[in-house]
Amino acid sequence: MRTALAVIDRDGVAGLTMRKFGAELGVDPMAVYYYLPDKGALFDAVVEAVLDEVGLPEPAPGATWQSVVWDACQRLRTVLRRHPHTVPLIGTRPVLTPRTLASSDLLIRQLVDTGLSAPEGLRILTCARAYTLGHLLVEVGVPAGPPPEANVAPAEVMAAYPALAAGMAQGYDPDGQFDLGLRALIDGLGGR
Amino acid sequence: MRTALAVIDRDGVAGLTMRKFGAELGVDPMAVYYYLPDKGALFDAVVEAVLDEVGLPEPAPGATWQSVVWDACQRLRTVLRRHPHTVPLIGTRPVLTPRTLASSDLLIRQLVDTGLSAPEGLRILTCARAYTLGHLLVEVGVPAGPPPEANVAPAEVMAAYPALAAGMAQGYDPDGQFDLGLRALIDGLGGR
DNA sequence: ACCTGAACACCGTTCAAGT
DNA sequence: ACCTGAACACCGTTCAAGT
Repeated sequence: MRTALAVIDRDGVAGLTMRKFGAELGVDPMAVYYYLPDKGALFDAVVEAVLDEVGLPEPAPGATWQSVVWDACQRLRTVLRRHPHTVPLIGTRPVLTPRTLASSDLLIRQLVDTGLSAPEGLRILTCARAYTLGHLLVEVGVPAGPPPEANVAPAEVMAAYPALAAGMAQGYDPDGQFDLGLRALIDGLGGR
Repeated sequence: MRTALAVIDRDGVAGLTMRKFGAELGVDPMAVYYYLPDKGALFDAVVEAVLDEVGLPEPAPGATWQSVVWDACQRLRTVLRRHPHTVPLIGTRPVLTPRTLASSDLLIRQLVDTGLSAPEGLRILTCARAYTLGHLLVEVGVPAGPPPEANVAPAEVMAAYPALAAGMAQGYDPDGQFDLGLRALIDGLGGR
């Protein structure tokens, strides 16, 4: 799976081919089918490898639910920025293996330890995870298929959209932008 | 593009094939290349068609920035729920055509009219859009490649993850879950 | 038990050719 | 100007066969 993930990091999801995967392993491409039923299973295995890299939250004695959620989302973001092509995969393929279930279970347990109910904890986690994945999707999202030719609108085009241009004048700081929204989301969830 | 979108709705993004697209139009598959340079351009055209369906915000005289953002996200969600397969496309392909730029520009102008600065408005929009797309991705996200075989963990498996099981006991209400997070995000952004 | 190789039904894209 | 059809270099997957 390290090999598969490396291929995706290099060539994108569409670039991970059963045939290329076999070749990369120095094996007949069809040998893969002895271990995996189909390409979906390969994707799921990659997703699990990435989630493994995210790892488990450390037990923090003085933690609040705010800090637990904040840390979990920052950890997820850090790892997914190393594997940008996998973001749509992570958001899209529900992997229900012991390791991923145990990770969610531990997070909820930590939230319950801070005083939340389990359903409250799950709802809050779901919100924060959605925001984190969505931000990553638009931030590092790699286009499906061939990329568009012009990625940035030239200045004379933007002149026709003054409000948008004024909004973009200060530049774009991905980390600051992400933190702003996560902070706001957690703050707002406090008044639940 | 209505045809292309209909094929995606029916067969998924991977199911939209240059050859099938041509056949659906009753034309030689290669005729498409007279109008579009490659498959990426076809995706971009589909994205634009979906964003057109989202349409423009109505001018609301008594609007607050909160109501403008809320309405824009709800409109986006409503349309994307009709076209679930396009969610990763929307999040991932930046389409910089006059129609989509005009739409962003109008939204920011509405936000500025409520007293925000243009950069503030853009930051808030970016947060809300990320949350909306992320929620849609995990909510309606259609797996890339063949779907996993078992989609729901059986009860006896969940017994090993009591906190998670307790969190899921009340069931999952997508609309309520989405509204909760959007409300919280907007509330939290108020303290900026 | 684990791997190979041929085969089938597909892809996106190019290019010369038709009307 | 607009469309066709053959061709090329790929895909995922099946299946019989090898060791």
